[in-house]
Amino acid sequence: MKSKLDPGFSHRERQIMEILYRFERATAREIHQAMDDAPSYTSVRSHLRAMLDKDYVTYAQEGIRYVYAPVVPKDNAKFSALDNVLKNFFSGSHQDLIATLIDAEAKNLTDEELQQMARLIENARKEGR
Amino acid sequence: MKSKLDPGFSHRERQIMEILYRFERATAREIHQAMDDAPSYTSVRSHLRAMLDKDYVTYAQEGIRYVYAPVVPKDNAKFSALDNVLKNFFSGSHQDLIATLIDAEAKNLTDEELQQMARLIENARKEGR
DNA sequence: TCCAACATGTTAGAAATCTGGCATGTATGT
DNA sequence: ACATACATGCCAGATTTCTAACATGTTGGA
Repeated sequence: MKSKLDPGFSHRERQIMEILYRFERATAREIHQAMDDAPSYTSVRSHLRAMLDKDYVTYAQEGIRYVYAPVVPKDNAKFSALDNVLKNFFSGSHQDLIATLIDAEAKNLTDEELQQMARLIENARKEGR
Repeated sequence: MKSKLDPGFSHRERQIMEILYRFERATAREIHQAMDDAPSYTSVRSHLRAMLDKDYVTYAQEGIRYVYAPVVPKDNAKFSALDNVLKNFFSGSHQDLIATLIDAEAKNLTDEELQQMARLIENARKEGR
């Protein structure tokens, strides 16, 4: 359960990681502002420091300040998160997940977008085997 | 951030909730066995008790033991989890998520399954508007 | 130059989480 | 009846997480 990709983030750590993945990179202040139930700015920074120690995040010094970024690339974390959802809510069936998404969102997609989706599948069929 | 659907689960709590969603319903012992880095059985039960207090889970008494289940229905939690992934890794674009899934999994799907997928989309187009 | 604004580093107490021992109750088989 | 196995209830110490005060360094404008 504690893979390199999904370590045991604490509450705040998870929250910060999610913000970092959304933003790709961010300063301590940006992260602080992005939290809707934020503690003090100092508190956020303490977490960031701890997360540096644990190698959850790195930073690049830009001028006077640090710009933080996740150590695990977004793409890896992305698939890791998807696998989790898949495992917990779709019995591991990719197909079920895709079907659910299409079904749930069909109403929000334009006709054009649906056609493009169909094209994707066509391509997959030709490429796949 | 702390909606009714996704309260601030702690580590163990999150772990237990995920197991409960996978199993739909489970006894304390089953949950304990399903954890790969499990603490003592007693410890797991303490968490379950606390989670009862917080209304994260309910139980049905069956014979001598409790069978636990999440309070929030699986479907709700499912979409909540999907929304999270969507927000954090796909800039909120449903289309991108679907495209990623199809692309990543095309190789693992049979031709028949892909055709069925295409049929799903066709239906969506007719139904949708 | 001097001050205000903002940056990081350090430290430690408060709060929450996590853990497991012990007590107690119930079914089952000998 | 009695021992065993396994259930829940209660409780409190160990550990981790969370928070923020305080110190110090840098930049930029009056």
